[in-house]
Amino acid sequence: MVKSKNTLYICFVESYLRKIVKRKEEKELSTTTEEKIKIAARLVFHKKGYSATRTRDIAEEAGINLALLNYYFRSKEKLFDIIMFETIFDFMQNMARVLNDEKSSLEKKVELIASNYIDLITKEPNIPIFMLSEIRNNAEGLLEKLPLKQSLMNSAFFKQHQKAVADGKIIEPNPLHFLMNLLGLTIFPFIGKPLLQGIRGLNDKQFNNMMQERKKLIPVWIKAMMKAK
Amino acid sequence: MVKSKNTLYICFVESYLRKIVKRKEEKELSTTTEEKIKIAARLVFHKKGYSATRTRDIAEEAGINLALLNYYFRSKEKLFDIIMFETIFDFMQNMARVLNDEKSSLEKKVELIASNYIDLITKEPNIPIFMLSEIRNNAEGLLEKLPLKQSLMNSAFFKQHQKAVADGKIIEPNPLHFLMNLLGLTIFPFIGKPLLQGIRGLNDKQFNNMMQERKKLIPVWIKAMMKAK
DNA sequence: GTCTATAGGGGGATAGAC
DNA sequence: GTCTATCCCCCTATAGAC
Repeated sequence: MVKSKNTLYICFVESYLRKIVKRKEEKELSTTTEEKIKIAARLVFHKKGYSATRTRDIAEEAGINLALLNYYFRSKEKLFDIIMFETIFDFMQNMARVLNDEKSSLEKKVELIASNYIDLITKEPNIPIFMLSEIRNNAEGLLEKLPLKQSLMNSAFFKQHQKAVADGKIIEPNPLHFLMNLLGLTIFPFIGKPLLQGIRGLNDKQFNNMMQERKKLIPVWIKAMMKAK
Repeated sequence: MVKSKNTLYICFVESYLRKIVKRKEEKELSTTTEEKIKIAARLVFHKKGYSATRTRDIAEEAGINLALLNYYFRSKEKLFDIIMFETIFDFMQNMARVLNDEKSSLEKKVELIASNYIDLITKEPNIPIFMLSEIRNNAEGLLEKLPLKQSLMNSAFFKQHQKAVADGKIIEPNPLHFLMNLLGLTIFPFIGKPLLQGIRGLNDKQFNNMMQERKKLIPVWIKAMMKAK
């Protein structure tokens, strides 16, 4: 019972293969073997995490021979590190791009973060849990390597927040509460989805509709929260 | 690099052992072997998840022989299922108890959920990611088994929410948005902790202080959000 | 109930043919 | 570059002594 969720997995694989076939038909794609392995690895690692993933799963998913995985990437661990780095980097870069923009207002930033992440995670719903559980397990150091940290710490977002506090437009002075709130409202529903679906019957379509609603709701809510005392 | 976080792990084990020793000294405790294994299993499974946990880790943590684990629990999987069930059950029961209470107001429920979960997760910070990633991996069916689902669906919380909407006290009519917001504001900071610590240097003590602040802030924020449009 | 020793199998990695 | 066959370690589980 614990390790087998085959039906779900097969379903997932099939839908993925359909996509590949489709893209090939459209002649958009003639992926190299190396790219095929990376795409498959990303998929499987994101879904199962490092330990539960077998290199055989990745090979099968990629439609290649197991030996090729080691030929291109030396080891499971090296392949994982690449996927992990790219995943975190993409995720953080998106945030950094928005938060560093001097031109956009704080309100606009909230809108963009909510909207971007809801779209991104709707497409790849496994990313948050994958990232956060694997960071905890084995890649604490990886975050330090990202060049994004410095730019985020001194980002336009923090300056704008500070100014808004000084102007009395925001009550709570700690900008981390602001970020926790924004990310919590945006990302948590995806992470807690099985729990929430357990509490109230809720199918995937209804869930996705709610997430789309939240793109507009979150900015309104954040605005109200920040003035509350 | 990926699999070794030994220093952190050893530190964790040591602090745990100190607690055990202390409790023994205080004569509060003469745990049976079975209980010792369960306590250790809970600790290790919560920290590493099912796949990354070796039965040897659990045996070592419990200070017992590896064979005893199988003697008492037949298999790693059976032991895991017990821990998983108890973890989810405790977590959900806490919520159910609060949400089902006919006597407490909606405001009081928000206060209690925030306060209870912040205390609970501060004590056992691995619970949220453990639960949510293992549910995703292999225990989707487990949620269905919990008798709590029915009682939650018809809980006082949902009735009170409906009434508040009818009275115009709450704008957003979907109670799941309300729950997502409450749980997101309460639980997400713990899950996103490494990320948030990456964005701004923040030590554990500062983090815990922020969480204590949030016990009071979340009810205020929720109140403001629900009236916003 | 608790231990030692070991069976048995799974999974990462590689040798070597093509 | 790609495949087949295989090595070998590690981990779960059990047999059997005490």
